[in-house]
Amino acid sequence: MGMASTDLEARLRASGVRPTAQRLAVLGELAAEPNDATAQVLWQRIRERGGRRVGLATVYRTLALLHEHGVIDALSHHDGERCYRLCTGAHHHHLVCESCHRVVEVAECDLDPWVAGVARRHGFVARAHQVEISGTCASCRAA
Amino acid sequence: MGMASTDLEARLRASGVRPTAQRLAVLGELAAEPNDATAQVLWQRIRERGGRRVGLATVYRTLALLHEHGVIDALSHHDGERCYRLCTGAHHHHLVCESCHRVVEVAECDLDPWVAGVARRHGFVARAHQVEISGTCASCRAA
DNA sequence: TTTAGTGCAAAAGTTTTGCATGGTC
DNA sequence: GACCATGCAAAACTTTTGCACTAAA
Repeated sequence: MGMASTDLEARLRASGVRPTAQRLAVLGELAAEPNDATAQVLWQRIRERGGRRVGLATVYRTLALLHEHGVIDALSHHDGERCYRLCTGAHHHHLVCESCHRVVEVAECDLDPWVAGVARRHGFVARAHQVEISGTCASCRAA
Repeated sequence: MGMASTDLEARLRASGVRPTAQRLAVLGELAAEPNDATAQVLWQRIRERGGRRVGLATVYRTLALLHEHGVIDALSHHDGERCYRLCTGAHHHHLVCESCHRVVEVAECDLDPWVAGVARRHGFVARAHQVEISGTCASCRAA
């Protein structure tokens, strides 16, 4: 399930981010989280895990940095907190459950022609697009 | 573009929200905003407009109340602030220029079948979706 | 040696809450 | 009068920043 720490390290290196112990701790915690997590939550988990001591400010700085370098995604916030999530490199979209905040990655995307057409009609040239679908997942609907 | 204040009043009444002067001020300000706005921004505009004095806490309370009653939508946060928008039922997406940051609203959207299908295939029931296309606009390309 | 990264504490910003007051039914 | 809504100020929280210190190239 988890990603070997050497993988994470390689991932940072490949993105031009120096893989310090603190950054690996943050990224490792994020890799262990199937959904999304906030800076505060990640910080608490790292601290509970009791390994190396990481400052809260460093967690914030690291998340911002990783996001800038495209290593992690930033999602819509639920409660006034920003959420981050480790993502696969391939183009994908997000399905977010409004009730339990579960996030599912959706690989299927045949929107490129539509996107290009919409952009052209407004004088734009599209470079990227992002879709976020919110709704309720099966288990929340059952409850 | 503005909505008559009697319309807004009726809208509140219909939703079971008592139409006080402050709530109408907040809602009126939101009706004048084509995009989305934060509590802080709305508060400042009301205060600049110089009419009735409205407390910041009231703006927050009003937005939360209106959202609960489905009168307004809460959108993803922009920078750690929550954004609200009047529900028009008119669904649109955003085209953002990466160079000049201009935002253009795109009304055309025939994505509902696609969105519903994607959601269903993952056990979700979709309620809303948001598309953001980034690229370069015509004038930036010319420059 | 030079630079980038970090911890800590303080600051900045946003949202919420407590409480007395004012307005409505 | 009973109750809901409001203003103001304080509190709670999230996030950013300044600065001295440490680790690394």
